[in-house]
Amino acid sequence: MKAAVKGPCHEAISLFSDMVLSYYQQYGRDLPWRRTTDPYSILVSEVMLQQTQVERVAPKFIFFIEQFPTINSLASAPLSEVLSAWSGLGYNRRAINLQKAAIILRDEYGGSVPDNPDILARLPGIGKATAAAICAYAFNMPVVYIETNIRRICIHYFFQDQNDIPDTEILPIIHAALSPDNPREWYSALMDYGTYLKKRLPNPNRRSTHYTRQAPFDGSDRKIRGQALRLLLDRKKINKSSFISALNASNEREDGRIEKVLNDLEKEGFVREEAGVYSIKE
DNA sequence: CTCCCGGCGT
DNA sequence: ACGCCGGGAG
Repeated sequence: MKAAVKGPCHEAISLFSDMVLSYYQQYGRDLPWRRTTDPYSILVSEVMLQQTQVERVAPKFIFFIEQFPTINSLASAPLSEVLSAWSGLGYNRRAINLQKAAIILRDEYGGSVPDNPDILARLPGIGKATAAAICAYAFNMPVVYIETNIRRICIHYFFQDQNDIPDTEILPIIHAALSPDNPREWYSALMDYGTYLKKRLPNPNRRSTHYTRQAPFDGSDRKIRGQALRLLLDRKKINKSSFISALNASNEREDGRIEKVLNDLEKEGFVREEAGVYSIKE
């Protein structure tokens, strides 16, 4: 015997959609990446939005697209220019991966973005969520995916008194709520409604199985990495000892740790070291 | 101080 | 399954 069907009924879903869409019609945001459907621009915006809040991404996105308006221009740019344009967004590996993705698209996909989530998700720095988002916003495809805003809304409305909610329980709701007519608009509406909820509720995502608290930034390797990269973008070339002492000045002399950070940056393709002199790779 | 974000290496 | 990755807002 099959278990009783779980989840909200059709009417509940329908009321939910109406509420989200009517919020969007009244308060929907005018964002730079909503003024285009150019797949490359959408891809860039989605990678930026993986890690950084909308308000911080918006001006960086405009600047980035002006500087690198096409896949080819990004693919052939010097890494230092890409990292400079990225500076301030954080998680700088994304910038490296974004350029790698552009090179793959140029060399293997005729310089265009494929309208296929499985192919997109194989590009560096693009996982299932970003791949689906690109398909929704650039190609208006009725894909089903979950990210933090969607998760927050669904948990708040459909899992009122539950804890430890896995995404597998949320996805059927997203599927049921998705109107095949205009997925682009629907997902935009979800983003704006999710942001609205975030401002007026304690974060419902804490009740997701996926929720984890982040380690403090102060005193972390991430902070040193950020400083190292800025220093290098600023000074072009630095010899090892002055590099280390510059970083030590603000990080409590832990030589081994600074060296490890520099090594990691080198291994990850940010940095080149030649005869004791560091510079941005390429 | 607390919070946030998806991808990926391990 | 878990922890790393940047930087800014509150």
